[in-house]
Amino acid sequence: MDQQLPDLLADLTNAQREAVSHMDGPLLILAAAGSGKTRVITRRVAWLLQQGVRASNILAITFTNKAAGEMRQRVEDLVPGNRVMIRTFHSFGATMLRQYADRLSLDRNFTIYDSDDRNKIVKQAFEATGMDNTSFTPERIGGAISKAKNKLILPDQYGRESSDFFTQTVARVYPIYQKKLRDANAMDFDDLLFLPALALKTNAELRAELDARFRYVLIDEYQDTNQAQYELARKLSMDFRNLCVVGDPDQSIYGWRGSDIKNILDFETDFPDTKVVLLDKNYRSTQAILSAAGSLISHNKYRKKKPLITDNERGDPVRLWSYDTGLDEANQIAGRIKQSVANREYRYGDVAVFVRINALTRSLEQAFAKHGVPFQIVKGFAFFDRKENKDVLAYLRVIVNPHDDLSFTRIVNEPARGIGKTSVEHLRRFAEENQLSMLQACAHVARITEIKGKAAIALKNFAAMIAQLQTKLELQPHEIIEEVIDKSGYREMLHAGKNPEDEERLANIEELISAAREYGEGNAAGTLGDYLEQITLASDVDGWNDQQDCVSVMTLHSSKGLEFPIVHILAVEEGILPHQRSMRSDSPDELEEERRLLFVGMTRAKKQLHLSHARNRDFRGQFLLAVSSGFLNELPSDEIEHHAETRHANRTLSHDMYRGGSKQADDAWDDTGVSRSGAVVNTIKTDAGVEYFEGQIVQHEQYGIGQITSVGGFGALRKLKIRFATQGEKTFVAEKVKLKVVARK
DNA sequence: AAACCGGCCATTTTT
DNA sequence: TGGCCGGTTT
Repeated sequence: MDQQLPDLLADLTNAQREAVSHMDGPLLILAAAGSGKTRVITRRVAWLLQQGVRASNILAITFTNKAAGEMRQRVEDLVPGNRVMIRTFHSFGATMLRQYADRLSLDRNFTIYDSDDRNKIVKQAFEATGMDNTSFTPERIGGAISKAKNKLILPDQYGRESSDFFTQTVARVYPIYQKKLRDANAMDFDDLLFLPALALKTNAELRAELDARFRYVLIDEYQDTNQAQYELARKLSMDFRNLCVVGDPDQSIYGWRGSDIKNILDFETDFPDTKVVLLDKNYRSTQAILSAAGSLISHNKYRKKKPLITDNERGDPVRLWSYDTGLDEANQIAGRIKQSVANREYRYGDVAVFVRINALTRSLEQAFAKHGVPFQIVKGFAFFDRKENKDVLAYLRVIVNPHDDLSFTRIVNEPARGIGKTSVEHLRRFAEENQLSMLQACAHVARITEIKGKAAIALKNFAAMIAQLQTKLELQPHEIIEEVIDKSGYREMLHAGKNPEDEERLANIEELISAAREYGEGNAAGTLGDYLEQITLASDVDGWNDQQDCVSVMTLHSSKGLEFPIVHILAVEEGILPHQRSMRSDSPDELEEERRLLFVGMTRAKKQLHLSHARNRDFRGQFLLAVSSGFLNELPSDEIEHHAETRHANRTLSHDMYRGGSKQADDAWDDTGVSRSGAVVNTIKTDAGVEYFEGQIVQHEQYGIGQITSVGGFGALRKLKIRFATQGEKTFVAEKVKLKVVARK
C-alpha cells in the first residue's frame, strides 16, 4: 500500500475492518447502537476511493442532510478533494428528477411541496370530487396517499383495491391530487422517491445507466427505509451488486410513515450471497445504561435476540424521577442542570433533553429561561413557518416556477392590492378552462368578463412585477429576496407599521435574507431553486448547532444517530410514551415501535441517563392525571435509582395553583382502594372477577387513560363513571366495558 | 375588500 | 391551549 495514504484499517476492530474492506457484492452491516457505525461507513467510502474506485461511482445515502454534511467532511479529511455523492434519499431523488427531467418528460424547475402544501392540495382535490363533507381530514387523506406512494401504488391501482368508504374516498381524491401537482409543476416529498423508483422500474435503459453510474451504493439507517426507497436501492444494484446497507432493527422508528423493518430483516433473502457483519460492541454508553436499554428492548417479541455488550465501566445508575407535576419536572431538571454546570460536573452542551411530542418543549422553554440555562430547541426551521417568511418564499417559488398556483394564490393579494377572493376564483376558473397557470391567465385578464376594472389592472400589474423579478434569477438568492420585498411592496407594508409586530416581521425577513446570504457563501453556484429545495428538504436536526454550549431539546425521533454525555427523557407516561395512538390493542407493532423509540433515546446517553414522569400534567390548558409508563417496569431494578420529588410540605399550596382534580389524583396514587383520608371507597366486582373501585386508574381502548370517579348500581346495572384524561367524563356498564387496570409499582 | 370576532376543533413522531 | 374556519361588520 502506498505509504502516503492514511492506513484506514489500522485502528479498527476485526469486525469493523471486515465491513470497511469488503470489496464487491452485497454487504449487510448490523450495527448495534453506539457500535461505531458512522465511522465504519465513512471509512468504507474512503477505503473504496483508496482502492481506486472513482468518486463518481459511489453513492452514499444518509438520513439527514446534517449527517450527510458530516460524512462529507469526514471523508474529505481522509481523502481530500473527492466528489462522492452523499445525500439523503429525498435529496438524491430530487437531484435525479432534475438531472433526467428531459428524459422523464418533467420540468426541472419543479417546486417541492411540504406537508402543509400537500394538505391544501388534498383539500382542493377533495372538493373537486364533488363529494359531501366527510369526517376525513385532509391530513388523513393526504397520509393515505403518502402511504400509497411509498408502496409504489399508482392512482388508478389504488381504486381497484379500495374496499371501505375511506379508501374509496382516497381512491377518488388521489388521481385529482396527483394531476394538480403535475399541473402546478410540483412534487410532494413522496414523489421524490416515488417517481425515481417508478422510472427505474419502467425505464430499463435509464436503470442500467444509473446502476453503472452508481456502482457502489451505501445506505445508512436501512431499518427505516420504505418500499420506494427499497426499490431505488435494488434497482441501482442489479448489474453492479455492490450494495452496502447499515442498520439496526431495534432502532426502526418510522413505521408510521411507511418504513418497513422487513427491508433489513429480509436483506439476506433478497441478496442471497450477502456478507453479513455484526457490529455488536458498544463504545458509547456505560454498562448501567446499556443494561437498562437492553432489558427494555428485550420485551419486544418481533425481534432478533441479541445482547448489548460493552467494555465500558458500570457508571452511575440510571435515574428514575417522579414529580408531582410537569411543571416541577421542567423546573427541577433545569435547576439541577444549572447546579451541575456550576459545580463543573459538565457543560451545558453535554446535555440533551428528549421528548415524545413537540408540545412538551414549551414547559422546558419556560423553565430554562427562568433558571437562566442556555438551550436550543431543535425544531430547526420553525423560522420558515412564520407567515412573513412563508410569503416571501411563495414569491420566490412563483418566480422559479410560474405554474405554482398554490404559491400564486398565497401572494397575489399580499400585500393587499385590491384583488379579492372572488376575483381570484374567477381567475382560477378561467385558468383551469384554458389549461393555463393562474399567472399566465393574468395576461388574458381582459377576456375574463367577471373581473372588473380595478382588480383587472391590479392583476396585470402583479403579473408584470413577477415577470420583472424573473429577469433577476441569476442574482444571488439573498439579492432576489431584497428585490422581492422592495418591488412587491412587502417592505413598504411593514414599514407603514400599524401593528407593533410589523417591526418583528421585518426583522424576521432580514434574518431570512442573512440566512440566504450565508447559503450563497457556502454554495457559490447555488441557484434560487437550489436554495428553495434546501429549505424544504431540511430536517429539524439540520438546523441544530452542535457547537454552541447549550442544552439541546428535541424529539426522540430527532435524536436518532446522535449522542450526548447526559440525557434526560421526559414524560415517560402512559399515553405519551407509549403514545395514545399506538396503544390500540389491535396494533402490537405500534407499541413495539414506541418501545424502540424509548430504546433509541436511552442509547443516546454516554454517561448519565435520567428518565422522568409526573403524576399530573398540564396539557392543552387542562390539568390532567398522568400515569407512569409501563415501559418503566421493564427496566432492571438493580440498575435503577428511584427519586420521588414530591412536595409534601407545600402540597396544598401547589394544588391551589391549579384547577380541580389533582387532589383526587393524588389520593388515587395509593393502589389500596382506600383513599389517603382513610375512608373506604365503593368497590364492585364484575362477573368476570375484575374489581373496580373509585379512584382506580384504568385504560379504555378508545378513550385512553382515565380515573374511576364513581361506581354504583347493582347486578347488570352496575355502572362506572370514568373521567378521562382527554375526553371528559363518561359512564359505562361495568359488565360490558373493556378496561385495562393500569398497573403501577 | 378587509378586518374582526367567536366558536369549534384537534392534539405524534418527519423527509 | 391555540389555530382555523366561517360569519358578520365596517
